[in-house]
Amino acid sequence: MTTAPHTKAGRRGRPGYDLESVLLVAVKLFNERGYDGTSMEDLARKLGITKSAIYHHVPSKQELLRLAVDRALDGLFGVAEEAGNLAGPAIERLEFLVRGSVAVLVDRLPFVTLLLRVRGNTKVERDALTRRREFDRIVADLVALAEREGDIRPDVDPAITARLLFGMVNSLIEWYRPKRGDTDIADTVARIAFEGMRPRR
Amino acid sequence: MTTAPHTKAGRRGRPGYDLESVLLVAVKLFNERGYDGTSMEDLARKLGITKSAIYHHVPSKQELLRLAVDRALDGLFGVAEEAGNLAGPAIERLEFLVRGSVAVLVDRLPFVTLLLRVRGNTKVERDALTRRREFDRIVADLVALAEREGDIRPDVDPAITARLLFGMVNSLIEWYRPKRGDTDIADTVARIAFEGMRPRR
DNA sequence: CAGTATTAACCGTCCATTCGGTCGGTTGGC
DNA sequence: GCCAACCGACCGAATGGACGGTTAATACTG
Repeated sequence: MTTAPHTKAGRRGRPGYDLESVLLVAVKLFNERGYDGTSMEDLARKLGITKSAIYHHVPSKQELLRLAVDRALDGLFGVAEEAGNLAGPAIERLEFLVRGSVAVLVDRLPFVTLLLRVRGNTKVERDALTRRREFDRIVADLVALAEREGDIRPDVDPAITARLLFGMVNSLIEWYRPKRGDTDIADTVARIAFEGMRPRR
Repeated sequence: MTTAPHTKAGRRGRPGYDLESVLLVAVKLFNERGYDGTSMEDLARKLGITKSAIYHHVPSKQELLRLAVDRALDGLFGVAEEAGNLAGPAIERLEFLVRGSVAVLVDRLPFVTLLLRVRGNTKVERDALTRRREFDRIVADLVALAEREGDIRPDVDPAITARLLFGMVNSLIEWYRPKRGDTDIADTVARIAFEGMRPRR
C-alpha cells in the first residue's frame, strides 16, 4: 500500500512530498519493521516514488534517523528544562516531569518510539544515546533529591526507582495508541506511579 | 575481539563451538547491534570461525532467533502456569507472577531482551509476538480479577494497569545488569509496584 | 594396543540478491 | 521560466546461504 503525497497548498514547484512528509512516512516504517529492517527501496515503495527521489529530500538514510530522534530529544529536554525552572519540592517537579514526558511521548509518539529503540551502531545513534543518558541523569538526580526531602521511599536506591518509574512511562510507546475521547493518559500514569496500584482507602 | 570456543570436555568429534555456545554469542551480538544490524559475517568474526561454519550448527539466521525467543517465552509461560495453579487471592498470584517474571528476566536476560525487541517482519517474529500477546493477556486477566476482588484501584482500566506494571518489569532489560551481592531485584520491583514509590508511614 | 570407523567442527569458494547511494535528465505547477 | 519533485539506469559493497572437502577428537574392533 502506498501513501498519497499530501502536498501543502501554496508551495512553489511541482507538487509531491517534501522533507517533512517523507520523514513522517519513514519514521512510521522504521517503527514497524525496525530501522535496519527497512530499506530505502521499502520506503520508496511505500511513498509511491522511486528510491532516488528520496535522495532529493534527504542526503542519507542516517539523516532521516537523526531528524527523527532529535525531534524526540528536543521535546524531552524541553520539559526537563521547564521542570528545572520550577519552584517547590522535588517530588512536585518530578511529577511535572513525568506528566510532561508522557505528553511529549504521546504528541511525538513515532519519534520517541524510534529514539527508545536506538542501539548505538553508528555515530548518529551514539549521539542520540548520549543525549538520552543525559536526560536519564536529570531524572535520577530529581528522584534522589525527592528522596532526601522525604517524599520517596528511602529503602530503594533512587537510581533504581528512577529507572522503574521511567520504565513505566516509556512503555507507553509499546502499547498506547491515542484515541479521541479517552481519559488523560498522563493523569493515569501519574496516578499509578505516585499513588500506587492499590485502592486508596 | 573474538570469543574463545569453550568446549565441554568428554565430547566426541572435533572440539570447538556447539549450537549452544554459538547461540549464546549470537544472542549477545543481536542485542548489542540489533538482529537486522548483525550480519552472519559479524557473528563469524566474533566467534573466530568462518561464516560457513555457523551453518554447520544452525540452518539459518532466523533459526538462531527462534531458538532464542523460545527460550524466553518458555520461561515466562512456565511461571504463568505456576501462578495459575496457585490458590489464594488474585493479587497474591499477581505478585507471584511479577516476581517470577523478574526472575526469568534476570536468569535469561539476553533471551528476553531479544524477545522484547522483536518487530514482526518474518514468520518467526510474528509467532513470537503471538505468544507474547498471549502472555500479556494472562497478566491482564489476572489484574482485572484482582481489581474485582478489591485489591487493585478501580479508577484505572485494569488493562492499562497491567501494561504499566509490566512496562516497569520489562524495563529491566534496558538497564539491569546482575551483580553479585546486590539486593534481590525481584523484591525491589515488587515493593515499588505493590506498595508504591512513596515512603510508608 | 594398534588401527580403523565414526562423529562433529571447520574452511574456502562461490552465488544470486539486496543494500545505500549517485547522476544526468525530465516533468509539471506557480 | 523558474523551481521543486521525480525518474531510470547504474555502481560497488555487503548480504544470507550453498557446497564439497578437511581436520581433530572419541569409540569400536581385533
